[in-house]
Amino acid sequence: MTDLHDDIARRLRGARQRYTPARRQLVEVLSDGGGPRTIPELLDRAAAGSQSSLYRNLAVLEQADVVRRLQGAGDVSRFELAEDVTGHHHHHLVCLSCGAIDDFELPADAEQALDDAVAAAVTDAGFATDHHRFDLLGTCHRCA
Amino acid sequence: MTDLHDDIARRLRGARQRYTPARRQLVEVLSDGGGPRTIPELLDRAAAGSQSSLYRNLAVLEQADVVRRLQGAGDVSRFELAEDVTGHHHHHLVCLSCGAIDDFELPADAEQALDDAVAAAVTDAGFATDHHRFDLLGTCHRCA
DNA sequence: ATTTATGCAAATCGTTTGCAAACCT
DNA sequence: AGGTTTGCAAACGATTTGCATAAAT
Repeated sequence: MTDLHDDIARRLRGARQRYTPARRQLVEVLSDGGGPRTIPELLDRAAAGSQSSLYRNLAVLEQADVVRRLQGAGDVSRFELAEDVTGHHHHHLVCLSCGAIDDFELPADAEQALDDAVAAAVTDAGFATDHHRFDLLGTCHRCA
Repeated sequence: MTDLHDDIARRLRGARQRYTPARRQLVEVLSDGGGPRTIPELLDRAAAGSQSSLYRNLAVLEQADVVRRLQGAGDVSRFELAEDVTGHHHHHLVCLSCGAIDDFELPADAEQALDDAVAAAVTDAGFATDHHRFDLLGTCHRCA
């Protein structure tokens, strides 16, 4: 826990940004294992100040590679801690019915095989891959 | 070509929708191999009536599984013909710099292995997968 | 004649921004 | 003090919708 905050504080310092109480609280909520969160959810659970500050803090954290923004089913953005920070590479189960997003992981060998196949397929296109996004869209167990 | 329109007309009929000239023209533009298109691009190239009609026609075509809407780098939606219609399963190269989206394909065996790994990983989560979305985000050859 | 599609303008919704006050160092 | 973060309200931009007209069956 502490090392998480230390790590984040370091990253923010590197981006010449401060680790304010509001930002710390935001990270707390995002790290509680509840998966990617929407703005309304964060406003509820974090009581982290006003909506505009929330957007701005998320932008700051995103620039510092602490938070990643992702889009789910509709137009609502969701935010999660970046894999740089958590150390967990994972993918997403996006429920088309309720919009919830859960995490899932692929076995390491499958992940590796995928990366290899992708690298081979993309090299000749002259595309420089930064990261990938692999989501399953469907119906979650709650909405089944 | 003709069979494409026939197929689409059939699908629209099945959804109790008409294959109007504007919708036909829209399909023409989407099928010219230029990749997923934005609303402004479609307005330019299609001259397919007003913006609101364009949105509405895309919605109709999406409901009939003729068109798929996808989100690229930022907040702009892009539209492409559905794989049901084209018969080509593919993925996307999303350029974080210019927002362009190109298609790429994975070798059939890699695609199969991926599907298998995913199925195994997701079964126990009680998630019913409808389809997946696999994108590479990075820098395209134009922006390199 | 009845239903459906169109165009325009106004409304919506998530997100961003301007500005003055509060905060930290 | 000097630069930063906050909160509020206003601005924004992509998308959606209400309504009257035009087109299709």
